[in-house]
Amino acid sequence: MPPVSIIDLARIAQVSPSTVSRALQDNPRISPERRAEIQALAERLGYRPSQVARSLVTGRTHTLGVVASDVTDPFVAEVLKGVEAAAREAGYGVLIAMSNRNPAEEIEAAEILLDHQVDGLIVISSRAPERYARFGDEGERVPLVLLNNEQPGPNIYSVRMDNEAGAREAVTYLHALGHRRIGFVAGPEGGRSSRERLSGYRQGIRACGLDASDELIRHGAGLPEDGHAALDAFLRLAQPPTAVLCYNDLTALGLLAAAARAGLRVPGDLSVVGYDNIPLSAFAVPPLTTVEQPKAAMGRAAIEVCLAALGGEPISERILSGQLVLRESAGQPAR
Amino acid sequence: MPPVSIIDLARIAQVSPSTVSRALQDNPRISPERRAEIQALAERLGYRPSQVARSLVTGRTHTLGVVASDVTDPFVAEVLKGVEAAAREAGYGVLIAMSNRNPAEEIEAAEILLDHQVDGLIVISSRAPERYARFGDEGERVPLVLLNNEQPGPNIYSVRMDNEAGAREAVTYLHALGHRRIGFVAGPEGGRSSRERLSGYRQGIRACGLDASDELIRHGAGLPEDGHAALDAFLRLAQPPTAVLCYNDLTALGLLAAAARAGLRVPGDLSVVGYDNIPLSAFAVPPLTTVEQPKAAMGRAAIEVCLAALGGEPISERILSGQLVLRESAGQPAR
DNA sequence: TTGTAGGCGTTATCAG
DNA sequence: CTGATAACGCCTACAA
Repeated sequence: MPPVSIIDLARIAQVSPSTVSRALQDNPRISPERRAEIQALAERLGYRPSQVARSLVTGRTHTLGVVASDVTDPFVAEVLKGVEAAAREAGYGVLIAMSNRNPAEEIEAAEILLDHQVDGLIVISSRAPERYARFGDEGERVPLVLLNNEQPGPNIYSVRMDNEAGAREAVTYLHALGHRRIGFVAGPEGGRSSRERLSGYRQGIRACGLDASDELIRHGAGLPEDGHAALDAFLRLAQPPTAVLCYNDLTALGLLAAAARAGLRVPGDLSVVGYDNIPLSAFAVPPLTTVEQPKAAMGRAAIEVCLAALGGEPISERILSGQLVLRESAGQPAR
Repeated sequence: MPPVSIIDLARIAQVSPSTVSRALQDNPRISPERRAEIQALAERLGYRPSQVARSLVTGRTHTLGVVASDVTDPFVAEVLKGVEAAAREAGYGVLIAMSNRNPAEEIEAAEILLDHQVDGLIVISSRAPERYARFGDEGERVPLVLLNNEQPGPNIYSVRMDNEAGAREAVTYLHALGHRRIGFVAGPEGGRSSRERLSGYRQGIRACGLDASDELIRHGAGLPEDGHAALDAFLRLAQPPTAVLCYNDLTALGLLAAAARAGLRVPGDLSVVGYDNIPLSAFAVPPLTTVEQPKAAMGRAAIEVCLAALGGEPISERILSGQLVLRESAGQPAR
């Protein structure tokens, strides 16, 4: 049998469909008894409003879209978790699409979500922010919030981290520990956070008056294998770094594994610092010193900003900051 | 300005809305020229069909719901990735909701998704399969596919793994390596896969004629901290195990960290085997020997099963199997 | 081949 | 406070 509709209820309760509609949405223009009566009836018959029909008339689906590079990345997963929790609390569903770290797919994903009529779009770590320029001023009517990126434009918002400060702090910390040659393994070229962390690293190096030669900088894609490869490269240097800051924990974990394989003791022979503080970092061998990012909070913030825009009271921008969490992968250099 | 609708196109093209509708969906009952003309017009004006309106009449949203315990779990993330990819290829969107490993929230999540009118529901590692019994025979009309679990009922399908075989094989392998006391760290009590793996472990122990005392079995929730705690407990035993099989890689990674902290060499002093083969396991110290699960394939299979049901040609059930991947965390016992 | 009309389930406007 | 009535955007018999 088909689902029970508002019309069925109306017929049974001997009232008009509009009365039922009002009763169901606690509209004040209805008598308390009727309302109670109808709500009870609806409950009894297991009435479930058709979101689709509702959306058609209200123009809102109560669904938010999230495009993420890859849920398989622990950082992304944590952010998504925050997004989902906050969205649910606000009565929104979350439609998700992955870009597989690929700009073209990212746009495709966004379009798909838009086609599903999401009320707002959240893009985690976009690789192609410029592509969204047409939002607002031209085509799209939904608010867009860029997480870990930004792009000027009406109806485009962002929540970001102070990546430069984080990387700078990490370098300063290593310097204080006594390190003089500090390497950096950068992340994906297209990513803004990678750029910013690299920049923060450079600032730190300069501020501490350390060796800023480019041979201490390697590039990767933010995956464990990149950390692995980077260590190999570093070890081929005439004078390898005594400490390495990584774009993210995944890279750092890979580097840690490579160090173990190479027989290096961490932190004795090499100090390693990550970025993100993903859950597994606390259980690395040795536990990873890293720059915490309030991942779930970022996700929640994205929802807040999005809903604020939807509610007509846009929040210009939100910037959160992380902080170094000290564990055991970084220490004084052996000599 | 409001989005362009089928009616706008009709007005501009000087034809009726139905003609436009037909042209857009390649209906044969229309002249080729008209079709081309209208399609070009639609393209030019950037027409995007309203999924909502379409859904209202067709009764399908082209959206599938996924309830997952926690995207933050690497296993779940990998499965979700497969689900998303397959869904997208089939033209479906994916709405996600998390249960936070909590049966009550799981049901709530499922209801939310259903309220959003998903065409099908996929539940990853359900903790409350019985609760879905009412599906099909009573209330819900959407197909439900249980991943890593099962529940009899019309319109309920499942894709599963042969967990018993996997655990058995792992035990057999450890036995062949020379281990005689093999421990097991079980997963969440409510989970079916945990039950099955425990059962497989017991079968293996029995088949190899090994010590089957309960002190070799610990319980956890499938998180790193559980592995950590389990090792502590094992070490307090008069005769600790020389090898430990874990419910999943997360647990194994935690156990590995605890072993390192305790000064145990792996695999010399202790062999460790995980389950799932999450990406980071290859970069553990030492690299983790584990039972692979075809995670993305499981996700894809879930979509296949779901779409098949939707298409009226239900696939009864799909069972995949994993296989041991040998790395360095398991080896011969020192003595 | 094309057009007309009805309906999908709700909400909203406007009278009573 | 309540009831018609008209959208919302699209699909689909049924007519022409």
